[in-house]
Amino acid sequence: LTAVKPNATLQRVTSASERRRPRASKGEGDRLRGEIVSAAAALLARMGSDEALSLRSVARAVGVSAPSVYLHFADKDDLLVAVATDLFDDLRHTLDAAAAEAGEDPVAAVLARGQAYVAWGLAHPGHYKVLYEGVLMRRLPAPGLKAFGRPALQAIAGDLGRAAAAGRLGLADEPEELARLLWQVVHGMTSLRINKPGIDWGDPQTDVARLLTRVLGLA
Amino acid sequence: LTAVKPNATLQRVTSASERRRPRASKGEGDRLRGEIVSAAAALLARMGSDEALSLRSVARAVGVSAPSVYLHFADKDDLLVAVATDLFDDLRHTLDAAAAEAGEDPVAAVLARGQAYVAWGLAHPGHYKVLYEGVLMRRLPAPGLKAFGRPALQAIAGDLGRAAAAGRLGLADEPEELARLLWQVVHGMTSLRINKPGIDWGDPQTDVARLLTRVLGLA
DNA sequence: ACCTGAACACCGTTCAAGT
DNA sequence: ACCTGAACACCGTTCAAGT
Repeated sequence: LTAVKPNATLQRVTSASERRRPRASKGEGDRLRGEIVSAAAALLARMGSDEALSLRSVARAVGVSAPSVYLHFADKDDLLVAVATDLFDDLRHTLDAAAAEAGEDPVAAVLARGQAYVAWGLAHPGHYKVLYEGVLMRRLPAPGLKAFGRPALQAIAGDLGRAAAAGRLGLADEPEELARLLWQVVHGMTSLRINKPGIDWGDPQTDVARLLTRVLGLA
Repeated sequence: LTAVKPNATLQRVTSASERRRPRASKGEGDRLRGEIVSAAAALLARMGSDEALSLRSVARAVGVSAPSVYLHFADKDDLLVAVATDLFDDLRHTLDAAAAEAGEDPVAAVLARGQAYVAWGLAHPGHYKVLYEGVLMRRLPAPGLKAFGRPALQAIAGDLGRAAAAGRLGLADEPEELARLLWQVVHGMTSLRINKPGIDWGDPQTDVARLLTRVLGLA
């Protein structure tokens, strides 16, 4: 009978119709914390806005009272930071995996990171908006920057440095400066496609290849 | 005595300490509407988010009861659309003026539009976020697109077509496609500088010039 | 014709209290 | 140790009522 509704555990987290969850015993506090974070992440994916997410709806989805959230998080911002940290981790691992799969060539690695970045954003538009356009990120001491931004920029700058040393770039720009330019380009592609879906933007992979080769001065 | 407080009318619109405004007589309904729109615009500039703006705070700023807003707007979304329309108008006029000042040369006109776009966004970050990252714009039948996006893209595509006919571009891309690429680039520059202010992005005008010349294949 | 007070269901957060 | 009900000040929106 339970097999009639597949993916029941996932539904339990996200469904607002869930009413109660059984009282936890002593050591189970951390399990509730995890359930709150993943329920918040699921709701944020749908809403695409940290402001639209209500702490009470997260509590309802988990099947717990609203004040229970405060047992694990200082306030709503604190919960959002926890979710954002997980999301930045996922994005970083995705980019690193794409670069590793691209092999030894530094130019191929940079292109692979650009492709993976845009693909992640378009696959998770709500999460992308929370990380890059949410109110939280402007108010806080940039937790995502230390956790994601700096290493991501340095990885690309490192590849670009090697590419320049091998005479692969047609330009004399600093690698760090080029990395920032590339980030702005792929962010523009991703953000505008998410926020203005009414326009026929064309294939994102094609645009990444076109823009990055031109900005880097590649043959 | 009145000269002691300069710009008093503007303060009256934006200050939350204003309590009451005198009752309007018969024909003055439209004046209230205008005051509501400009008060909302002033608050949006500070908040940078359509969700964060509360209709009740707009009413307080104008010195009127919350239900009075409904005499002129169907709901909060309707008010936001009115504000966004004004902002898109302002942006469009700014870009047209910049292109006109650049003179006859189509390449110079495109560069001037790009420079003006980024400059407007960085000068009005809160308004830029409302127009390009707000929840409203994804939910509605894209009012900003017909009012701003299409003509703006066509103006740039027209200039690019003339530039291509004169042999000024180093690439064979369609003008419309190039215009969309440029929009994504300048949006990325603007949005990332607004949302990630902790990074040293460098001079925006320099970056616009660098990116546009490379993407267009200019000498 | 123009505007408001009171009410409803929501929200984030706190705090005393229950198991 | 883990969790909740009730309360507070906010919010968008409605509606009957006042000038």
